[in-house]
Amino acid sequence: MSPVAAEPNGAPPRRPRGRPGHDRDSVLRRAIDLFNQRGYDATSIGDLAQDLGVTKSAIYHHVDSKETLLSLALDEALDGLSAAVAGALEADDSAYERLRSTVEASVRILATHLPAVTLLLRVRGNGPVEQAALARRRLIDEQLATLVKDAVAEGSLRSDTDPELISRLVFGMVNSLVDWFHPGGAISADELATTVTSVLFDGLVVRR
Amino acid sequence: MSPVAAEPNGAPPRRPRGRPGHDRDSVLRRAIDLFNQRGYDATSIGDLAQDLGVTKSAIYHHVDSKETLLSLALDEALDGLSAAVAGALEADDSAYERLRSTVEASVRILATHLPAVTLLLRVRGNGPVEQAALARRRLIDEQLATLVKDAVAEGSLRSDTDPELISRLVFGMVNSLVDWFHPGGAISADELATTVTSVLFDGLVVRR
DNA sequence: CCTACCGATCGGTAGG
DNA sequence: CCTACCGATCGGTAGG
Repeated sequence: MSPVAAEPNGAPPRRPRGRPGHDRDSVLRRAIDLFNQRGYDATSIGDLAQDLGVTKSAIYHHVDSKETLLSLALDEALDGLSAAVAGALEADDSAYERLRSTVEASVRILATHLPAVTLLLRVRGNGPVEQAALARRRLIDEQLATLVKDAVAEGSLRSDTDPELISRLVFGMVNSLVDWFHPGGAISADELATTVTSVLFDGLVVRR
Repeated sequence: MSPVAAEPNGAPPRRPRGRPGHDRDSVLRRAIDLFNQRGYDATSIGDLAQDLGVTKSAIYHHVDSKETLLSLALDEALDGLSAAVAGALEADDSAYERLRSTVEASVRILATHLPAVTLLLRVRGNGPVEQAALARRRLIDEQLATLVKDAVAEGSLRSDTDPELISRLVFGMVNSLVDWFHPGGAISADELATTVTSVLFDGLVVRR
């Protein structure tokens, strides 16, 4: 017999006790937004509580430290980017095509997880949580650099420039999207992904 | 007669009174570095004082607020970038060539005033000083967008992509340099400027 | 017995 | 350039 008392079977889960309130994820979403607006250090739990219309203590009901919020956000971004890169890497294709789809997939992740990725890209390594995130990010960057190197070796990309530098420039352009892109604006995530990829690989200049 | 007491004529300026200590500019340089390392809000005047080996009050001898340090730094970056753009804009040349030299000049300013430009690019608009800097930055961005638009209209750049978007991508790549470039490292500011410009305008891909 | 939350306050530290 | 402080606010926790 169920330990839960009589409930009409199949009924949607109700909120039996307590206030309507927030859950862990909605607290996290607001926290990420505030961290991005004012910076992590400049955002107090009190600010977050005020924004959500609850007390500070209510925040600590959902999450046990401010750093946990940061950690959850950075993991979201890193998990998304890792998956995107891993997916594009394992394709049975030329290095050029794998690089091209990695760029496109990265832009998509960046656009769909924009707040979390924005936070990740602003992390400077203060404290253990940020340092762990930077370490994971470095691993991804190394995979990207290797992919670029393969594309150069294959003869697809110009060989007069250090592959490491090319990689930094390419993903520098990709990452700069967080500074202005707004989902739901004039340009969609799909358009953005294909346009950025084309500008990088098909070029900017009209050739005669 | 000079108010300063007897000093052998032609001697290099000595430090007549007080401790050896720092001057306003050396305080500013350290402040910019710390702001970039930990973030402006996370850096206290106490941190800066400790780093310089003086007390907090000693800082306030050279500058009358933490915001003043921020303001001086942001003006340095904005003055440099404005001058670079203005110089390249007034050349009697095609829009394409003016854009190309603007990109190159921007990279040079970014490399030579790296700490100040880094700080500028991380400003989020908290407080009046940051908002004023963002306003000045927007003016520069508008000049850049106009220049890209002219180059598209002239037929030099691809016309299937919004000039505004092209401008954001181009200067997104340029600005991303602050995330990894270190003066005095393996690559010089000159090399960086020509390589970034070439990657953007000559393309990444080997064409047959 | 649970989820969701409150009013008040802790020991320390911020910019000035 | 220092000692001695201020008003306020920080992240986090108590009992209910």
